[in-house]
Amino acid sequence: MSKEFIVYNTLSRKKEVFKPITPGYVGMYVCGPTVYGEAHLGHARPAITFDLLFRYLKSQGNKVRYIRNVTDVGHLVNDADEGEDKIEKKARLEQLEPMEVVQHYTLSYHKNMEQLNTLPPSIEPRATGHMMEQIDAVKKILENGYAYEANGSVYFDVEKYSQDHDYGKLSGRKLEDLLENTRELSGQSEKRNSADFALWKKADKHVLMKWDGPWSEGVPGWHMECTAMSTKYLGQKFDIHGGGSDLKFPHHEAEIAQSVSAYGSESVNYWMHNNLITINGQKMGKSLGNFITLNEMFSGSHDLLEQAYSPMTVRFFMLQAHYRSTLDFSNEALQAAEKGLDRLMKAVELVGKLNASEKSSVDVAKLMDDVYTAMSDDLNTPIALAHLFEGVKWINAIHAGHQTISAQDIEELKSFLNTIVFEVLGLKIEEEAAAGGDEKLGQTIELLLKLRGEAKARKDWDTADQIRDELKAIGVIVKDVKDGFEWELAE
RNA sequence: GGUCGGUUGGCCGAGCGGCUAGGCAGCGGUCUGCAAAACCGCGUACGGCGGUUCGAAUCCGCCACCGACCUCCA
Repeated sequence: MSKEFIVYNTLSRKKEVFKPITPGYVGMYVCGPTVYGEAHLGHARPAITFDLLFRYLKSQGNKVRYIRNVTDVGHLVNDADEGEDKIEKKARLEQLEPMEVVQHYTLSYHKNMEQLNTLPPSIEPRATGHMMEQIDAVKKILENGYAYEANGSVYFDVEKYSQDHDYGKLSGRKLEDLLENTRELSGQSEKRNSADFALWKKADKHVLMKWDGPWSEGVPGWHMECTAMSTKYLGQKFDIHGGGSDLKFPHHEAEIAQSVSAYGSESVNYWMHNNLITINGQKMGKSLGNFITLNEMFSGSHDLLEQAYSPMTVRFFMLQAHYRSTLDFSNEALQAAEKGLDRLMKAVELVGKLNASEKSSVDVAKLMDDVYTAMSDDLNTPIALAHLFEGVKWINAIHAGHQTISAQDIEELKSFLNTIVFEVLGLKIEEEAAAGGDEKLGQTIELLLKLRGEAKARKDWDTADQIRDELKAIGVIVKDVKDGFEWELAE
């Protein structure tokens, strides 16, 4: 079902009709992780948001090139001259080669992303693999007069840029305000202006991660990699750039300035930003030390967690809120998500078992339209899910004999749910030992339940209840339905 | 201090001028030998004070509180 796609563009602060540069083809670039630590709940938000966008755009018939970078150098601990590279610092503390740190956390990130059922991006470029491209871009900016060299480092000249362009247009900042907020960080004397940012940073002798550049042995500034790599793989003009809202300034603002300075025009048509995960109303983040890693979520090993939450519970939890809203973490909310997801998935499984009637008392076409309309409105997953739960209600009601559905509508609904739930929303069934998982176990349970059925038939309630209770103790939940039984494994 | 955003029923979370959002929890009922599941019904929420309007959670103003960004952060 194809609909006009509406996206909220951070640049215009409005919802806009999405028009790809080349109809049918979409290029999107999303800021990925700096791999110096384990991924936490906060990393899951953009990953899931833009995975959803990727899946949605593909479901609408687009061919999508999705680029998500891995930052493996150049991200300094702070802005001061002695600011150490985050990865190198971690390597020093752990007595590892920086690339060992990179490798370790990249693999860990990939594993977590796979658990969350996010599709791998089309290309996942690394900063260290694109030194030439970054150096070239810095050269261009220098040639065009928007940067200056100082003592082996190169800085972007924000004041100069502001004379010709609007620095701050994305994040709503004014240069005067930025200049007023002078932070007296030591060692910033190289910069002409406190608002200037490094494009190339000369490295100290003892620094391990450094490259031969035209200006010194050093590293590219953090903002450079995205400009260089997005241009390389998507061109100087592309459709969508995404990332966490905390990256708007300075990171994305700097990217815009770099593109304009290097190539003469802005490269991004639609900027999309996911909001942050909060915990007790406060941003969850490394700098605040209040983050929960994904591994901790999945295993329940964190003081704030009352239990483990599965990857799909986390994904569903995030889908229940709009991506531009903050989402507050709490055990209560996660538990609600777990149950809601369970109800949805059970209904999806139940569709195939429904009995067809002559006519439908439910309107499948309207349901489909409602869901796709919600998705097309800036990926409004909470609304889409609300409609899907209407479908859940129908399915259960049909199963209970209160509503009817035609054979054709069953097929329609089944195929629709498979598409929207599994392919677009990216949910999956995650019971490890579901009914078909272990055939012998299934047969054994069925045998016991058959015996229980016979006990019930002769009104031997004690035996019937004993079988049910003891199965429950083992972790098999028995549900009687008319003319038989159903069972499932407890979590 | 500057810029931006938020404050919705027990919890989470949509809505953005009139129409039941939804999930979870709770209450009542149906079904059932009992239970579970499911189904049906129930809550009359929109930070405060004014204003605009026939009508405001939704628009405007003021106030209060919370948060994000302005260093690094998804």
